[in-house]
Amino acid sequence: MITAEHLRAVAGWARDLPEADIEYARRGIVEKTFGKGAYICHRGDRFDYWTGVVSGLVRLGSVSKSGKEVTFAGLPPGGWFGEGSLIKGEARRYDLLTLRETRLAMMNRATFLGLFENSVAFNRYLVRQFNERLGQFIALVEHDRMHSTAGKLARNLAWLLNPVLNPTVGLRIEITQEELGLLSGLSRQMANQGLKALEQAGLVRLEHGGLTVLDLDRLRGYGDGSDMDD
DNA sequence: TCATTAAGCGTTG
DNA sequence: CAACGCTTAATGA
Repeated sequence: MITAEHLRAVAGWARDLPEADIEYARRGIVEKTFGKGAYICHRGDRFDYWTGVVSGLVRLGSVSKSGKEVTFAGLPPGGWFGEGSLIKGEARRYDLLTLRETRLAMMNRATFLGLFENSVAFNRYLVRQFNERLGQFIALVEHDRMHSTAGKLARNLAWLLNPVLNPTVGLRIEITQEELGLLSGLSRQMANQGLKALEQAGLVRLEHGGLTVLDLDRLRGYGDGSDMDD
C-alpha cells in the first residue's frame, strides 16, 4: 500500500482528484519492482491492473508474424497504461517489456472500475489521455515517411516527453542512447548519430545517461515538410 | 557495392 | 560500473 503523497508524486492524474477519490485509489494500488528485460505481460495474457511507471522504462510493442519486434510506445516514469484492456475486459494486445529495472504501481481492476464509474475528475483525465493518444497516432500516420534516423528519434523523444501523457517527466529524461534506439527501432550507433544531429540542430542537450530537450515543439515537428536531412 | 549492425574494447563520467 | 565512442568483421538489401 502507498501513501496519498506518494501517489500524487508518481501519478499526474491523482493531482486533480478530490481527497476522497485519492484515498480510494490509494488503497487499491500496490507497487512491484521488475528486473531489467522482464516481461510484465505478454500479448494475449490477462493482466488485471491499471499500471503506472514509478521509475525505470517500459516498452510497449508486439512481435509481427515474421518475428520482428515492433515497438509502439515507450513508457517513462509518470506514464499510465492498460485502461483499454481493463474497460473492455479483454486480454492484453501488446507485450510489455522492461528495458531497465522498473518499479510499477498497479491498481486493481475493481478500484479502476470504481473510479471509472464514480469520479468525474478521473474520467476527465481518461478522456484527455485517449485524445492525446489518438492525436499521436494520427500524427504518426500523417508523416509516415519519416525515414531519417534523426526524425525517428525526434518523434520518439517527443512522445516520451509528452506533457499530457507523461506529466511528471519534465524536459529532462534519464535514458541511454541504446534504450532510445530500442524504442525507435535503431541500433546504438544510429541512435548516437541521430542524437548528435538533434543536438547540432539545437533541439536537445546530450548528457551522460540522459538528455534534456531544449525545444519540445520543434522536436515534435522535426522532419515536417522542408528539411528532410539526416 | 554500400550501408548498417553486433561485438569487442578503451575511455569517461 | 555503466554509458559512450570508436573499430572491425559480418550481414544484407
